[in-house]
Amino acid sequence: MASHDLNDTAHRILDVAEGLTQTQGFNAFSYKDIQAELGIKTSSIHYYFPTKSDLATAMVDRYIERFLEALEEIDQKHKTGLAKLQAMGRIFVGVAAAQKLCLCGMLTSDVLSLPQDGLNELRRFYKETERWIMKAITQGINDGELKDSTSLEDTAAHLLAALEGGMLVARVRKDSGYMQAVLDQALDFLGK
Amino acid sequence: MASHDLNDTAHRILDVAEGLTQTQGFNAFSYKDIQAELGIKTSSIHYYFPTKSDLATAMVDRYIERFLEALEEIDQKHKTGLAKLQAMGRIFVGVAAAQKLCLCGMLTSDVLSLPQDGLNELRRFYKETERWIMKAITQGINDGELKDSTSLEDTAAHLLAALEGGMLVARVRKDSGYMQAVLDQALDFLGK
DNA sequence: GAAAATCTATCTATAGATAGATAAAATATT
DNA sequence: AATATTTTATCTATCTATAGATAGATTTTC
Repeated sequence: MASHDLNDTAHRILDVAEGLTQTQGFNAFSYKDIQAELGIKTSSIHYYFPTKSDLATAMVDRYIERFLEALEEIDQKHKTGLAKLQAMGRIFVGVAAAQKLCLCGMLTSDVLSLPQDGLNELRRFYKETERWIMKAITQGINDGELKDSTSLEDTAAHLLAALEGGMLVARVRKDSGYMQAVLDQALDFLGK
Repeated sequence: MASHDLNDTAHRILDVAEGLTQTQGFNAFSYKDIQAELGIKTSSIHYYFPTKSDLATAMVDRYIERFLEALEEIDQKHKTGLAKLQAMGRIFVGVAAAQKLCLCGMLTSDVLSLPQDGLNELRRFYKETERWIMKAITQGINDGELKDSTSLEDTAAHLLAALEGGMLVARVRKDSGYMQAVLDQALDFLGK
């Protein structure tokens, strides 16, 4: 089910679920919490998402769709590989500033309560994002901004890991500059 | 309450709770799960840890105590800064191989369901570990193995973020070499 | 026999989920 | 165009299962 099949109410439900998941975790909120925030009964939420698994799948679907779109926009808006990586980094810095976790990062810790579909989606998220990062790094190397990499794949994996981990740690280390520092450091390693 | 005050049963309870937290998350298991694995009634578990918050605090206390001890042992067993960092990295690679998350990493995503004490403990974990990493890097620089760092603090923060994030992502990317690759890459950045 | 540890039994609250009534909107029939 | 039918959306009420927690009896240990 792609997100354009969803009506307004379904989207609003997902908005709340997404926020709650990113701040508290998937197991830490209930349909009642959504009811409280949206003024719509839990039974109506079940109408759109019969089980919580369905909710998870729809939520992560939409998130990935939007995230990948955002990466495409970055591709169009920014020219150099480094500028693209910085723009992507800014997304994560923003998430950390909101005291949130990447939705997929959070779901990755709740992974055992997800349906198999959800797991596959998460895998897709990491894979596609890493692929995008690899492309950006390659471009940066060609631009002459970034230094040659022994293993492009490992370098991309590392960058994404650092960003996901940074958001995690940032929740505890309330220090507002922390996430930016992690990002800067990671990108610095890629520079000449 | 330091972990040497705890008796055998309490330790076994914490063992199970720790395993469940690292694989499923703190909100995803119940006292009943511990009962099932340990053959001891939930009421008896409440005898040792009246509330789940108490359990969380004791669990994280013990974990940090042991982790910091492990770092001290590394300090004694290994001479160079790089060897120390590699040894620490091996701990995390082992956790990932067991399809687990760092206990503190997992609790960091469940942070809102933790008591304030627990949050402080988590903060301590990251702080102390970063401090240890800084020391090791400094030593590595003096050893001539590692290159000079602009900001020691940020470099250490980045390394820890990459490790925490790596464990997270490794759960989804079933690829068994993934975590090692992230570690190698991160350490490679520090080398000359 | 006192203290520590475990058990049985039970409570209250909440979770996710469903049945069935009802209202509102869209579509079809005359 | 007016009416009937169907579909979509929401509600009330309720179920079953499980959560964390507690009281109090019983057993084990010292």
